[in-house]
Amino acid sequence: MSILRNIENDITEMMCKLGYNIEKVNLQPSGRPELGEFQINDAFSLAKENHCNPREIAEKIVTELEKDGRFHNLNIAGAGFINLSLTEEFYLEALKELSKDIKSNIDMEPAKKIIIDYGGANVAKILHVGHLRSANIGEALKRLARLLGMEVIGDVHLGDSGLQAGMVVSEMKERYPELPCFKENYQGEDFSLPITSDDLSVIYPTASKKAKENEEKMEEARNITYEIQKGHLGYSTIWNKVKELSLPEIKRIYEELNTSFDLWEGELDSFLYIPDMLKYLEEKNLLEVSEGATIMDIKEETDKKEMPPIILVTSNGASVYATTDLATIYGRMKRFSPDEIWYLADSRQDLHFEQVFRASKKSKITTEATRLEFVGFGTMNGSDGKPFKTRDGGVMTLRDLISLVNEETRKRLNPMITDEEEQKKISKMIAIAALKYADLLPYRTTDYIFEPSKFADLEGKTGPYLLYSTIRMNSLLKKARNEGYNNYEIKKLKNETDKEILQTLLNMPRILKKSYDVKSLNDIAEFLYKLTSTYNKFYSENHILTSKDEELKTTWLALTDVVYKTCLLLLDVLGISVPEKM
RNA sequence: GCGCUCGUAGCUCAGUUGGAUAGAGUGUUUGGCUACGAACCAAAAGGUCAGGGGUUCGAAUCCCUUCGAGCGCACCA
Repeated sequence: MSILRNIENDITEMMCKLGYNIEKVNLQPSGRPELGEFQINDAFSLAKENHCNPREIAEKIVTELEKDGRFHNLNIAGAGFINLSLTEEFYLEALKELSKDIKSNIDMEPAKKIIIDYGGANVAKILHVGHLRSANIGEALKRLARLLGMEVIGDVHLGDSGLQAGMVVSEMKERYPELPCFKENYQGEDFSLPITSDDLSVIYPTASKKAKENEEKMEEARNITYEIQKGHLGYSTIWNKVKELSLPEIKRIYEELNTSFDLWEGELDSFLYIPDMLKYLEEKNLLEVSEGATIMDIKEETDKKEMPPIILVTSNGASVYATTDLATIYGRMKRFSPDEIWYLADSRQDLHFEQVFRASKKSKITTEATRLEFVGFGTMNGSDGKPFKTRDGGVMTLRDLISLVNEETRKRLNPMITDEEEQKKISKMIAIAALKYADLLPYRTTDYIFEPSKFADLEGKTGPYLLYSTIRMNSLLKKARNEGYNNYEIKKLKNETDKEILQTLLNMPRILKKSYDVKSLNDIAEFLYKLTSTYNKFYSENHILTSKDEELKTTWLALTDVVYKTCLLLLDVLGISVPEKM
């Protein structure tokens, strides 16, 4: 249990003994540091409940707290704000504990099995900036959940079915009608695709545009989609080849983003379960035919808004988005029986997921206890406030964005790094840090303005700042080791910025819990900045290695070590890796 | 029409289970490298929290309303 949680539990218990009904007291960093390091505001809510004066309650609490040797500077301000500070002895003990194991500063959550569905790469397209948030947030949530004790399965859930397939195959047929797979009597003989993965970024948009402008083309795309789903040999063969062509590039980009998946499955994998699922729904009498399509009504009596039915089979017999998503849940329940499934997608898909979840619960594909959660995130907008597009109407690819930032980080590299391979590797790592941190810093649901230059910022509250600071800490620790310092005796504090660092560290478990609860990484990103910037202030105020006071020196080295390890731990949660030098 | 999200410093964003004097980064102005890595540190200036009303000890946060922005509403994903 974390140090902070431990204190909170003690105070809560004490308050219960006083006769107050409180689940858990909230010991939070003070908003008025001149009055105390921490504050408790619970006297207000207790006063409301007990119909009495908050100050009276605060006084009773403070009288009890004064008996506890860990606290000092206890005072009541205003109508009932309790302020308190922790003693130096306490901070030294805390530092000792953190020194032993950095993970003692984490409060575990009740263990669960969670599937996180993120990434969502579309195999017909190259990864673009629209995929950045799903990858970054999903990966970080996966790591955070694991840190807090969850068993997590990450699934990329590729977009490898649906109309896009029909569109692309239709376009391929128009461009290369001589390919064997398009012949009437195709028997499955092998052939090679006459295109490269780069061509895919042209073929899909072209096909999509044609289909939108031409009803015949659209109809053809629908029919081909249906044929692929039914297993048409020629169409399936070429579609699989397109998929194979695009996958290596998709995997390469995810790898660069430190994003890894336990399952590389896609919509097509759910087809295995569609017949069973439809039969299951049929048996439950949940299906009906409307305008030629097979649908399921998911309205509820309490609905105040219109709720369209979910379409499971289109009028021409094909499966759609909702079909594969529901069948995927069906399959996941059978294979993994997870406690929770989280879906990371653009908030515009809110209604779709509500429909799928309703269908899943109504049909009891999932149990009462299974929690399905749509973890929506804001869209990336251009400076005009509308979803981001490049000047030619397309979207910037992730590859281009990464190399754009990479150019900037490369210019700033330490001239001591001369090996070209090393330069390449390190500048790429810094670029990824810049990109990921900038992306995780806004609250999850915030629509943010996509400005390529914003990701290329290397100063201030940025990924490179965190890397630089962390590397500098490590560099200091190495120097200390060279001087023979290996174990750091924890003896005393200067009680200035060094204490402030410890106060910040104590707050970490609260930050992790909140991030996990709201499924946003912005608090962790902010916390990392707060921790490193406080450390940097301390670093510039004190010259650690030449300190004449040996007791301060070794305590400070221990503190540096703890901050360094905490930075590594949290950067890793965000999916950011740290080079040795930069 | 119905619904969702939102409007905070010049710019980009935090802060929204109601708490004390609304915060950060950037930009602007200024100071700090012959000591551990200056991608750093320090300081100043910068606000009608879109407007109005309400709830209460207390509102950026909750409720109502006006204005403004983005998005979604069965056979795309």
